[in-house]
Amino acid sequence: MSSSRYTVAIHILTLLAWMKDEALTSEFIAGSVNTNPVVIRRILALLREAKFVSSRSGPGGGWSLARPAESITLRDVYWAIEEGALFSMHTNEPNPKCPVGRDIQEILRGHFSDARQALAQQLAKTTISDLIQSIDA
Amino acid sequence: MSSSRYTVAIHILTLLAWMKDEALTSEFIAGSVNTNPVVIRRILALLREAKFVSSRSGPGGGWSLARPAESITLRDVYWAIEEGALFSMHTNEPNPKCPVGRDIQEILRGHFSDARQALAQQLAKTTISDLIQSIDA
DNA sequence: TTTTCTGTAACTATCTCTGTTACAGATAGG
DNA sequence: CCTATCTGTAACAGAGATAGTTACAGAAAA
Repeated sequence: MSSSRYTVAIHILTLLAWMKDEALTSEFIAGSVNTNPVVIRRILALLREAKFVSSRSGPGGGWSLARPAESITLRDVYWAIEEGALFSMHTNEPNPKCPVGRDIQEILRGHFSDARQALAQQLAKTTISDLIQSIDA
Repeated sequence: MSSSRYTVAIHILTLLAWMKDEALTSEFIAGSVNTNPVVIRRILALLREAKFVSSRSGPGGGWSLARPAESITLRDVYWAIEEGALFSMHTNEPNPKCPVGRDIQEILRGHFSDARQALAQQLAKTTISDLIQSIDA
């Protein structure tokens, strides 16, 4: 994963959980992440699709958590942000006349799926609430 | 991981193991992977640094496995090919004046490390030799 | 000494990602 | 009803990664 979107998404959710009493504007969040508000809004749009956050326009508006921080795991965030597969296949189709080329993709799909599963299981052990605890300490 | 290098590296090693009696040229391998020989040589250079393969110039030359296929796991290949971290941190440093911004990176580093570990452990369960078995079947 | 390989530099096209500007639409509060 | 404050999104630019390609020096076998 070459993008920082996942890390920023976790940052945003942690911040919303940390200040859960008030709605935060994308500009305020951008101040903590240290980037442009539009970058934040783009990621928030993904998090809203996953029903993790909700937004309100106008003065006093902004973003807030739509679910308790205890119920959001790092795995959930990962799935909300990263659509693609963990590993990429060949850019061109391998040679079907070669026994290895013919079968390698189908074989790897299974192993890659298992690897992704193991990764997800580990990520599921941590919630946004857990991250808040670490900051409190 | 957005590149196909890892997948191609596994493909190459499987092919070398499959035809372990003869040295294979980068052009032959490129024919199975369906790409340019130089692309193959670049990946083979990484695999040679990891001592998985060796090369010989001149007529009858080419590439061969330098270690038994049973001893090379998908984790080993992953480490040989992908240097960077699994997840990327913020592109700009988060705001140190924000409690969340101040601590988030250090906290995530631990969790990301655990996730990478879980991924590696799963990948370590499969060897190049195992892949050959799947092709035989 | 000719042919067949590796090793590597250099260049290009294509993508992705981040950052940015701009502006339409929603909404609260006077 | 107006105005200030936000969201929502399109559009574009610059940077970096990636894959593919040509070119050529060097090694080695016959």
